[in-house]
Amino acid sequence: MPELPEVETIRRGLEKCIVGKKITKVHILCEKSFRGKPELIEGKKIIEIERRGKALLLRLDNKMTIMVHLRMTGQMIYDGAERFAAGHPDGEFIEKMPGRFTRVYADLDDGTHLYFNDLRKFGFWKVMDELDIATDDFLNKLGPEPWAMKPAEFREMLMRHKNSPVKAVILDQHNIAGVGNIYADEGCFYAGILPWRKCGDLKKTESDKLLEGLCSVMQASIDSGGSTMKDYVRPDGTKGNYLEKFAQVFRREGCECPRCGSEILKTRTAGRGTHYCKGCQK
DNA sequence: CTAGGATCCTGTCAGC
DNA sequence: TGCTGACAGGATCCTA
Repeated sequence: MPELPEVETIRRGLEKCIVGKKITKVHILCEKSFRGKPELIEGKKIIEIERRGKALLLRLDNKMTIMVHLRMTGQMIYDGAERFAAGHPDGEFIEKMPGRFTRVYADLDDGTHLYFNDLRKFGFWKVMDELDIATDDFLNKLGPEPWAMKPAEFREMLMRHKNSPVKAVILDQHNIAGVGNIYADEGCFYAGILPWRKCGDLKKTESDKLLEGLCSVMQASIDSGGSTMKDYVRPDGTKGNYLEKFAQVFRREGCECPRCGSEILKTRTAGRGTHYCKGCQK
């Protein structure tokens, strides 16, 4: 469920507590959740944590990388002097590690642990060498980070998909990195655009506003520690508060639009639940 | 090439 | 209470 801001929040949190530590042992509780050879990362030190789109890259001192993708329900939990949880704020999940949904975990050389929980098993850890990274389809075909895009470039991208719904296009990681269901809806709301409009119909002012909206909405979320609702908790264990504080339409069906007072509605677009204001999105 | 739908999994919740 | 189907903050694979 984590989208770019949540993954970035996890990256920042983990950076503070696992960089410089050595992975002494990897425990694989679900084969599906771990790709590659665990022995290639055991005994190796974590030297850097990067993020590309919604993927986390743990760089090791032997030039190997662990790519972590949380997909829908993945969580990273660091259990040390302080406990870090990035996921289901379920009491039981926070309390005992490994827990019911722990799929993979690593022992670190200072006696602390890094856990990967993932209810639906869509996420994974993947051990990659330099060649794997250089040839990886997901990484290579990933679109630019939103703030790296210029308005003209964003518009050209939209116009390459002029017959597709705006929401489907911004959700596609090949076009722009990191946008997920929350921020797609919030970005469209910000820009006053109905999510199912065809990209080709957008005026220049609208596409500009959409990019501006995606950037500002995601930046605000990063600044507030990521969103939460049900499944996301910040690395320090506290819940992010983006949805409570800033979400205007996401999971707010039936509420009044904060901008025009009309009702927020929910429908389906691009195969996903889609929230919008019937009054001020055109 | 694009576009839409099924699919991977497991749990929760609404509606009989 | 118990069952059933819909749905879930993602991405890929398959088909047309």
